[in-house]
Amino acid sequence: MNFIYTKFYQNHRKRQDIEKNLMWRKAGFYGEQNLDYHLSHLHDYSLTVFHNLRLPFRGHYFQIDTLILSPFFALILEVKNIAGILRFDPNYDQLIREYSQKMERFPNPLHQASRQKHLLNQWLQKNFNLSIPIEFYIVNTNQATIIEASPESKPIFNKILHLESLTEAIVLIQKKYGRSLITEKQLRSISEKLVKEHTKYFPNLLNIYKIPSSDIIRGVRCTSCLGFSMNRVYGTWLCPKCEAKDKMAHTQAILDSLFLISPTITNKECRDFLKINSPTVVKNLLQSMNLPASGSGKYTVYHRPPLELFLTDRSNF
DNA sequence: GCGAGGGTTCCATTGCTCCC
DNA sequence: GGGAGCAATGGAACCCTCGC
Repeated sequence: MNFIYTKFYQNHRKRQDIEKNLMWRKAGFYGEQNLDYHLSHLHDYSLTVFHNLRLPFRGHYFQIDTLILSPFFALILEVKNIAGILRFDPNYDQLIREYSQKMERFPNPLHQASRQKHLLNQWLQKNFNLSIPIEFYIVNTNQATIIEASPESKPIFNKILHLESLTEAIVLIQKKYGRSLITEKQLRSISEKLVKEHTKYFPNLLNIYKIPSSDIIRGVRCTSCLGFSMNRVYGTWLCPKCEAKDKMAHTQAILDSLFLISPTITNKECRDFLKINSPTVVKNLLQSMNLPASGSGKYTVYHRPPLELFLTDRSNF
């Protein structure tokens, strides 16, 4: 996710928004890593854990942070890594976060998890014609967070856990649903279907932030002085400012274009983006990256590679 | 300094669109 | 329909870098 952070001018009007969003995503990522660590201590091989599932259903998608599947039940975990004091306001059905003397409002995560439960249930019925008990929890992975709930919001409180309580909660659910409802074979079929239907989300970041593609800095960035003026000199990239060399400096720039501007790139578009005149040099660079390509001759188009080849991804099933 | 490997340059070819 | 123009690729020759 770091690439978007680097491609806008320091004083760009959207920079603050993007940095804030990046912080949220990082917090979420670290929270899920923390969750993984706790789940790894369960040592229960009847449980199958899925991360960041995104499933199509009736023309839309629904997303589940973590899904734990067993022959006895399914458990949805909505993972939050929010620092500060969290207050649940049942009157206005919202979550208030107090942090650094600032108040911030969030949508009620219980509604989100409850909706996921409903959709997962429908998905199971549609694909396998079966119904299993589905539980859900909101798991807060930030140890320093204080959760406050008034007496009337006790039902909400029961659905929110600190990470340390998660394994205990899972053991309680296992005891609650002691009877196996689906066979090992059915469980395997469901797991395979989940993996098959999982669709990665590639947001169009420029559309989301309403940034024209002309605002993206062109050129190849020097990894030493961070300038965008590296020149191609006999198989390597040379920075005219600090004289640093980097054979692979173009890779990040091409990926930036594929992930920020368009999922495809032509030889000409790549020349414009890298500020190179030679179509042959660009052809060699694009081919050396083993990017998926379609068309031939003048209509050769290079495509965005699978994200997992370049980023650490948690969606390993 | 030499040689191997790999990158660049140049040119021919291909395939498509546009215009007459 | 045919020629001109354009954009991209492939291949050959040349050139540069790097390791020994």
